[in-house]
Amino acid sequence: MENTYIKSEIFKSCSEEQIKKLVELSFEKKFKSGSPIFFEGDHAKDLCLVKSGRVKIFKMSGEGKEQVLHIFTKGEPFGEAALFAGSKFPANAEAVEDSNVVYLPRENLLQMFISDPVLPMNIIAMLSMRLKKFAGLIEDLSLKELPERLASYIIQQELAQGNSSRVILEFSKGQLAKILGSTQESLSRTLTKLTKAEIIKTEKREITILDKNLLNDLSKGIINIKNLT
Amino acid sequence: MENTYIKSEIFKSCSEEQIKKLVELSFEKKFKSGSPIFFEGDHAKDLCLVKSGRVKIFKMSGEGKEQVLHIFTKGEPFGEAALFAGSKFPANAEAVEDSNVVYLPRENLLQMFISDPVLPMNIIAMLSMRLKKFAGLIEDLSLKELPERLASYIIQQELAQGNSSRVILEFSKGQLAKILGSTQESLSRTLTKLTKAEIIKTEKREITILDKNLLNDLSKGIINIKNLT
DNA sequence: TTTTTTCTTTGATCCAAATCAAAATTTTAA
DNA sequence: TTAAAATTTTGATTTGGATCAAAGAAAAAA
Repeated sequence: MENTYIKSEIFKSCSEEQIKKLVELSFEKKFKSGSPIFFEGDHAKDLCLVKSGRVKIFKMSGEGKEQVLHIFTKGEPFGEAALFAGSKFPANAEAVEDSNVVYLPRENLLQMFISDPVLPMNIIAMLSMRLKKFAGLIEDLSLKELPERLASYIIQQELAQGNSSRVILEFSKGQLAKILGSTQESLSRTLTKLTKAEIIKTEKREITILDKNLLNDLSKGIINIKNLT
Repeated sequence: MENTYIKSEIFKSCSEEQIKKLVELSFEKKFKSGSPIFFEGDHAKDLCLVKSGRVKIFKMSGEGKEQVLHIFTKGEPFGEAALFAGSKFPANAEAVEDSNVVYLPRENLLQMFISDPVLPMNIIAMLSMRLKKFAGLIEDLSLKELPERLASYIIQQELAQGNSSRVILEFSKGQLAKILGSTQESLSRTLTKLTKAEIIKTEKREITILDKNLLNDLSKGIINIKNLT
């Protein structure tokens, strides 16, 4: 089906007809990998939806340091907080691959709320999930050290990628560092430590988990990397 | 009026009658200062609302280090993310003063959604605001140093307290440190630095801003405390 | 008051991770 | 293939802020 990118949780309750109308009311833009989609502070007029590719939402410091908040893929809406709260985007968005983004004008979305009262509930559920995710990120940044965060990330990815003890990194290590709130160099060193402790094995973009128990303990802060090997 | 604690943004659209019904359906609990209201992972069955006092929402590490996510006061709902997303609280809640908390059962709230379709919109707006606030906290923790965060906090408080160049700290310095993602000792040292640079003056819980421009530049990372005096 | 408890500051030391710099590897393009 | 560009690793050094310990100040209780 053509509109599978609207697989998104928030529109799951919509009928074929509604989806069709939604598509008619929306418009689309293409972004080359690396190009900005919007900037922090920009005025939000539409709900954005990733039709294809991947979009990174991030904060940037004066010195150019970056913290990634989300990376969204096909079917996922983004920039909604701005749409429903202030109207200004609280962070920047950039395509990390060649991407197509669909825009649904705010007014049209609000109209849909009236005809489909479940829609707001879906939005609430989605925002709540995001809030939970952010709470986790805050916890990570404030209370955990890099090896712990990295271990969590690997475990989470392994689960997402089918529990095969193998993880293909979906981002460059530089990008991953920014997701984990760190730097390329520190991430590299930490990966080396995990490798030397024989917890994982890395080959280019592929990580193999050798000791899942240790990795798990590490991710929960039960053990510390420096007490190993 | 008796129910002023339901001044909250989310119920602003409700009629007197609805508020009355809401009060009937809810129940209340008292908490002594310092006592837990719920723990991370607890099952969320009700919407919580601060009737009086103050409630702190926080994450805690295995070593007992704490990061405050919010402090809520009279009229503010809390723990909603859990209610609408997973069902488990993503963080802990504790009374930081003697507090009364009102509980509105999930089912009753959902019922109200049907009779008052604006209510979900208010919830969406509130969740969006929280999301924005979290994005700011993530930015602070990841991209800013303590002097910068402290400067922002002082400026923001001064604004909230009436623009008089005077700020009365609403929390103990230990508590404030946890809000800023730091420790008592580091906060104390940073306050001393700002004082020595004659940017602020502190007396017990009162801070007087001496140089608003410098404080502002500091909060934006334009200048660095160590390049001063 | 005076005493006790709680909160805050200061000093000394330590550490995770950032930064700067350069080499090595991988990927992409020619 | 080879060359060029981008990414990653490794080394040396610095640093913001945490931690441990103890003294000092405020607030609360007796």
